[in-house]
Amino acid sequence: MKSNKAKITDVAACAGVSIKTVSRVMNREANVRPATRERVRQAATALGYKPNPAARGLAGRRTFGIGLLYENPHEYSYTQRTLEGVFASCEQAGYTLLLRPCKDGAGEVSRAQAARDFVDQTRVDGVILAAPLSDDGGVLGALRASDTPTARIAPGAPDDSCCSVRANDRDGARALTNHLLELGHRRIAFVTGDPRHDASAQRLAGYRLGLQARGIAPDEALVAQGMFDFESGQRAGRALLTLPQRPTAVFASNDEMAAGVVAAAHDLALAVPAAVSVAGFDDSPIASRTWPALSTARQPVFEMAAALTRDLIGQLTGEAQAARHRVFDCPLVLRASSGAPAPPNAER
Amino acid sequence: MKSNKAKITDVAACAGVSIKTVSRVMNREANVRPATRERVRQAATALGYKPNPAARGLAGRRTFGIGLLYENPHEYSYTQRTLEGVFASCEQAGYTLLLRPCKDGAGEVSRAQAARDFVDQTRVDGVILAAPLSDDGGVLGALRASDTPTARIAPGAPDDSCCSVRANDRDGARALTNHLLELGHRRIAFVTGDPRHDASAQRLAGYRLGLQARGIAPDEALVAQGMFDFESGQRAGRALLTLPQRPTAVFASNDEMAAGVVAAAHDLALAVPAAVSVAGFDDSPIASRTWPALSTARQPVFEMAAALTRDLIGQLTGEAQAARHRVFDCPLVLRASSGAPAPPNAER
DNA sequence: TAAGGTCTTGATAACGCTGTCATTTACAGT
DNA sequence: ACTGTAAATGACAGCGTTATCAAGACCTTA
Repeated sequence: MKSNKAKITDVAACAGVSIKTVSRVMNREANVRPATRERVRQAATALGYKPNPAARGLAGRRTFGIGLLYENPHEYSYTQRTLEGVFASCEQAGYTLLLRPCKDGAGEVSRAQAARDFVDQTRVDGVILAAPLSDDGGVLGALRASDTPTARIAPGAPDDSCCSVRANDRDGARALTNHLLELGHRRIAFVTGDPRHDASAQRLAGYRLGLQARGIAPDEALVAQGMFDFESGQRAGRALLTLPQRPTAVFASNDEMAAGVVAAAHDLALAVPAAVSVAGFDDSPIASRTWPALSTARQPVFEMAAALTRDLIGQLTGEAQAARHRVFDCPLVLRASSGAPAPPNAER
Repeated sequence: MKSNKAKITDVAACAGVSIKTVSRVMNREANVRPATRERVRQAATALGYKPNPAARGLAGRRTFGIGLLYENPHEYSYTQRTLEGVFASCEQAGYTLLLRPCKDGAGEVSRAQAARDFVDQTRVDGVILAAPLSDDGGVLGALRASDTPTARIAPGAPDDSCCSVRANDRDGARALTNHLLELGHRRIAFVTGDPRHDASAQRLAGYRLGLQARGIAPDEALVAQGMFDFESGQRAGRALLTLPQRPTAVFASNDEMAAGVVAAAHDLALAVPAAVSVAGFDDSPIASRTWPALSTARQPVFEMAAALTRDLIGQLTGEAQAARHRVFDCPLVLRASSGAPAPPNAER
């Protein structure tokens, strides 16, 4: 049943041209007479011709492959949505997506080694680094040494050698803080994220700016450390909600941790949002699956990944000149987990 | 900074052998004297030689690439864990992982086309099909037509042309039903999954078998249709929990839907598990993130994917003879969402 | 009409590896 | 030592593209 694969010589013979002309048509090169182009196209279609990527790679020193490197995620959906955005742009440009997960927790050396092995083994034309790999010195160095064009998702320090994309974490966090303030909250706690992600610092800064703009003195007792995962959110939530002076709202810097805070509240028999409001960040799937569903700021992950990939491919094909740095806004998504605080006398 | 890539001729010269011998060593072929092998190895290491995959593919008609095809998932973590299992085995065998998401909801024709394009474009040595693609006639046909070895995850009808792997859904569901029965439940509702997945039917069968073994007459009013996603679980949960004769337990055939049932219970002010017990299936991340956390049956997705990939690669390298079909058990994971039913007089 | 461009096209040499098959070497057995 | 067989090695021809560069076709313009 196997269709005997047509090759370029077959198409050339069928169209009555040289293989070079077929090559030109397949690669959309200029300077082919429209009539010739059409003839070749028809021959290719008729024979079901698809260029052999290995031969292309060997002769042309490019693989039309894009690699996505990521660390094992705390939050599956983020990686998955990133991957879908990257894929969408790859598909459109005729590139293939190759994957390389890097085990979470491995040292910087082994991550660098993984990156090196990956490019050696695949010879991808470009690599996309998901956070927190986008700030990993070892990985960045390995990629630079192998001369592989790179693009970074949410890097701490954008750099003109790489395209990058990030969400406007600070403004999003500030807007969410404002939302809670407007509901009437004054004691708003915050759960920070993994310090290796630059977004963590940005979101904390947004929270602080929000409070500051209302003239509320920052209370360090209300800031708890988390790691972007559910467990750490639950721990932080328990700690914050058993404070002598309990906060009336908890803003966790991602949804995963916010879900943990919700669980902690339930454990303590505190109704959400009646006794305590909770907010997250990202608008990941879990945000709409907790009960009550989470108020959050939507991070447009798919769009970010797709745009970044387009930029990277543009750079590979020489269309783009300089590295581009995009910033995406995070619109608020208000759900049931946030509400007005109980009046002081109603607090138990 | 770019290291001028060493090639096979360099290694051959450095080791004082022919390129063919280097090739043999790199490919672990037999019939090379240990001393020679060692000499070549050292030369390769010294020069930092990595075979060029494009040249290898062109000359050897194999790419050392494995493709993973999946439909956009209802549940991100399932895909992600599958992917990690597949990757683990690929890495161990020196294969590269290529990805191809197929948009959910696209027709069978377009899915078949996607599969065809994927193998044409990548020339992967083998393909792994995640459910429900593993039962997609169009995709299967396209793969067969292109003569690409295939392995299937959770196929409805295992077939000796493909390796496959699946969970023992029926026994897992039966065990979970038993667990609820042993707690004292008699009115146990069930939420079915996407009918395109064979697992849906299996889990339903397990539920029925469990009831039957206790001599409980099946009540079709207690079986609601779901689609494996949260929303459909929530809808089904609401319908079941507002039945005149409310069930005391709801068994949803995956965790995502079980989370929906929990939300529905909260919406109706029914305490879980005091007023209604809930159970899911899969032990996906969401199972431990709902409140209360879900009792469920663990599907060992990573291990399943890793084993299947090993089998596929074994087949590619000619080590395996016949297609292998593996079945994995699903041990119960009991959490807080299931408990004894309230005594009849305590029911409101 | 001829000169000087510019667009089109093709012949042929890589690209770096594996497959085939011939050749050399090693090691029994006598 | 001598032959026969098996193990080890090498020469060389592809694999199916793209790149290079030269040549032919076709316009302009003087």
